[in-house]
Amino acid sequence: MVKKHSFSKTDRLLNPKEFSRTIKNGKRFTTVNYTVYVLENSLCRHRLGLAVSARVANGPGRVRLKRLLREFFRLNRDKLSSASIVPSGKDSDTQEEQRTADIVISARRSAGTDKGPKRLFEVEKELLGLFKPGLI
RNA sequence: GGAGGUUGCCAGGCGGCCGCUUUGGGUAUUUAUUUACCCGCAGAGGAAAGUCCGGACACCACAGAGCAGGGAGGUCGCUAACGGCGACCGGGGGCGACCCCAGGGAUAGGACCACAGAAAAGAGACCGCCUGCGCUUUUUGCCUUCGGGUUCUGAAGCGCGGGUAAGGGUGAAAUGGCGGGGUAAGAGCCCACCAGCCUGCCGGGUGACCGGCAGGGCUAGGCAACCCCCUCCCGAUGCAAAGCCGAAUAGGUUCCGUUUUAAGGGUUGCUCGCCCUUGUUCUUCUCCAGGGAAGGCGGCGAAACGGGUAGGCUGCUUGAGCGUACUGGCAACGGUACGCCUAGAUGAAUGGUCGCCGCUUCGCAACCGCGAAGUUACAGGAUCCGGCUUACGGCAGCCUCCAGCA
RNA sequence: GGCGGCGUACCCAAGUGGUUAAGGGAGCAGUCUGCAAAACUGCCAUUCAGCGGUUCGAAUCCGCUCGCCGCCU
Repeated sequence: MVKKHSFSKTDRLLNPKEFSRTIKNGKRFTTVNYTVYVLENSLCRHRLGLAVSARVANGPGRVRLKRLLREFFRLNRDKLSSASIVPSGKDSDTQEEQRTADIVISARRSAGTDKGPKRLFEVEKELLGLFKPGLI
């Protein structure tokens, strides 16, 4: 049996090529604290990449931000439904199979300041609001 | 109670659930220690930081010595080593507890010391003071034949010399201070005392140095975080070091097969073709004047080999290690015995959430207690150690000064 | 991770122990002009990234910190 909420290396973007491809060709969404890039893949699983620049915060701050974002991805992966990733409202709703994507979440400057998240529910509040309107 | 000084310690704890990394075992799976799951063990710091020093380790270079270059700098010790640490000496700061010092040499030599000032470093010089000579003026004398005269006396000025370093608005810094004698004027020129320097001797200390006695002559500015001298130390590069394995594509070498003129330019929308240039106008044999055969060159295809890229593995964590007891030493630190194993990640692991306890603040209360909020500062290993420096929250012990009460 | 370099006005910068820290551009004010441009004149650094030390004296020499940039792949 496969654990429901596991998060191993196969669920991550691991080399610079994958990152730059997603950022260059993917669709982009922005919120107050993050910029999210999404690109469809054919792997039957979502993959996550995190980009937190040294300008955002110091060492512990960056690591904590990544941990929060990773935790968000791990616990809410099933809620990131396939349809949310479809670029526009084309008539492709006949497909039944799950569509998956590579997702890069890049932290913006404000994430390191007081506006940034301190608890997990703050991240969920901001990013789930982003993915659900994508259903349309 | 307030203000300080110094030394040491902590970096919230426990549990449930969901996850991450290493590793041991098990089950399943696989060509493969490949992947998945289950159980267990372990999982950031005092600064992990800055990369400022010192080592270990790796590789390259290297006979020895010297030069160049870089660094250290009171003494004695500790240490693998150090620019670190300890004790002591000397100097400085503070009422004090205590703190700070790149703290060798300025008679080995060179450079520099702006402005101001007479002068800024071996030199005596400007003003001044004193004095000799000459001249001029003048005064008092003196002489007088009463018109005057001027060797001589005093004063002033000018010129040419001599003596002197007392004094001279300066300056960061000016050749010691005060008193007396002395002199034409002055001067350590002489004397007493004080301060400093040098030399010798005696005593104490491993030593830096300290104390005492005697003598000397006033010659003696600062600056070596300027060059320099003296003593001591240093080969270079750094885990992206270094070693091993090694895909695809292109290229290299060898070999086999096959094919047989090659390169560049022009013409054209493009291809073929044609034309031009360069090179081969390859060697041998044969028939014959153009071909054929073999070899060479070149092209194509296949195989092998080596270099080597992406990538992977090793290096990679047991170490100048930690704890306890005894012990040597004022201490830094060392010795002996016993016990322990304590991160190895790589788009980079230690998290999330809930509960309880602890702590802080606020409110109610003002004895117990109840409620709310927060759980904080600096900050995340990247080959590993020893230091230094910087950032920063809290607690405790000891000590100093001030104030108040008894 | 390791190894180097640089910080002077809003911008580019000279200055390598000694009066009040050159110069150019931009900006501001003025002269000129009907108005502009150009030209000319004037102003603009209480201190050289910050702190400490050496020195009579530091942008300059020394040490520490902060910030920025580059190289090794």
